[in-house]
Amino acid sequence: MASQTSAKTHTMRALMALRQRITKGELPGGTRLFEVAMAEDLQISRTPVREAMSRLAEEGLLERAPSGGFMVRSFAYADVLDTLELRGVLEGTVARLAAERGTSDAKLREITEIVRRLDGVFGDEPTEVDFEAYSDLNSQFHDALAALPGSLTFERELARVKSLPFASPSAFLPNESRLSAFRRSLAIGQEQHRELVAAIAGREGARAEALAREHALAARRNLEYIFSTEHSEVTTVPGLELVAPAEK
Amino acid sequence: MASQTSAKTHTMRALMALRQRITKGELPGGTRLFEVAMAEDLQISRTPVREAMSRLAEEGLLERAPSGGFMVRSFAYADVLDTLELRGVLEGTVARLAAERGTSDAKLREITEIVRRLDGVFGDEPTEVDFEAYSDLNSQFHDALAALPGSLTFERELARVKSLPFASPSAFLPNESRLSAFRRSLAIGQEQHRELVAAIAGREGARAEALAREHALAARRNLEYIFSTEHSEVTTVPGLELVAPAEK
DNA sequence: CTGCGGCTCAATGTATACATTTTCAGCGTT
DNA sequence: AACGCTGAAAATGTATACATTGAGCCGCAG
Repeated sequence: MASQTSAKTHTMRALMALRQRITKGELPGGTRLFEVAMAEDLQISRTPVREAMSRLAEEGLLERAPSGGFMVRSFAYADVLDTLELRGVLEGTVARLAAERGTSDAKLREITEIVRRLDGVFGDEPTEVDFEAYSDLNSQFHDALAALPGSLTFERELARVKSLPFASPSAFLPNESRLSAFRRSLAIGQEQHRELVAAIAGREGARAEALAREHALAARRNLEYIFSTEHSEVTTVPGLELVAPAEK
Repeated sequence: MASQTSAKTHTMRALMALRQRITKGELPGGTRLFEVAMAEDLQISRTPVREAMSRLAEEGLLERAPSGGFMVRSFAYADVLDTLELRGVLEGTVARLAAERGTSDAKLREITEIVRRLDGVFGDEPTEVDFEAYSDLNSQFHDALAALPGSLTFERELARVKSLPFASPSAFLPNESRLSAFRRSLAIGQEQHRELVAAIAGREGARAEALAREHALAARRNLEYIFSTEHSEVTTVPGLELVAPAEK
């Protein structure tokens, strides 16, 4: 079959199919999702559809309708800003906690190694940047940061927030086409990574918190740029298509 | 029937029954919950049981087992501390946002009115405090605070955190029996309420954030007191019985 | 004794029929 | 025209039978 996304259970296939349709913006915010229709569409029964919707509600992409059933959660421009703010606040907190409570040498070495490898993606030529490697290592950095204070509570909350497609740490990285123009942004981000790790290692809690917040703010600047100047670029940012267009 | 908790659907009854058992500590953290057993126990079919478990996973009281099914989430002492820290950070953020972005006069008047009514629970005699009214108005204050910046994103996150029984703003309020000893604590809390509203109205973002964090810290102090000195009091704090006892 | 293989049972995954609730169009009344 | 009633269609809630998976047990062979 063509669109066989391949997964073990029907629930998983329904989950992935639905998530993709939502993040691609095919289902506008507020759309009521009907189990029967979805089940027929996916050629499965209502049971796994229901299960998939329930998991998407946990992820925050759907919300339960008061009278039962689910509807697509609508994200306005302001909601995206707030979600990025939220990520900044949470990352700031884990940075502060790691500095205040201390962290294991192993974890500190791990995140330092990630920063070192991020240095490697910048080639000698100004235009040489391994974009894919940067994106991947950047995600690793943010995951390692979340794990630094050893608090499952915060690690879990951050994972939840980052699971929203536009709140992923790599969501607003410049795409390959305009990469040279953004090389400087990446370099600044990398500098912030370095200082953040230094602040944590030096037990400077307030500085670590401020740096992590500022670092997350870069995403907001890119978002504002895209929406104000290069609105056509919206489609190049993963998951930004589900943002309600009218409300700007 | 005796334990008819009264709710419209079987799902809701199962939800409430399960939630109660978990928060009362009858099901230790890590306990695997089997659909069949639970269904037989509640005299209903597997379907509403499954639905109820799914909702409890959203609430954060259950987690999905890797191989399918659910288990009771285990909360160690450190997890409770972190959750209170999380509430403080989030309340600090909504306070700062309300100060930075401003808020509507109506909302400001509403929260001011709640503070005014909180003043009323302190009688003329030192021992006169209407505990129940304080607890109720205190919850209202924290709900109003969460709504101040008009950010559904943050309001939602805070509601999620506060739904954990031990993270509710009123969870660690002194119980009636030792109320006179804690009258001063309540008065200090009320003073913080007042200053917090003043900081927000005066657009002092940093001060508002710091005050809200400090205010949430009172819960941590009470938690530490209970676990270190008055461990027998654990049963008097709603939802504290589900905290794993061994790990202190 | 130890390790491997398959058997068995229990648990979750799935489909489906039926029950209940919600919704809303249609219609009558005021 | 606005309101509310009503009944039928559609959607979710529920029970249950069956399918599939996976973990543990048992016995056999080395």
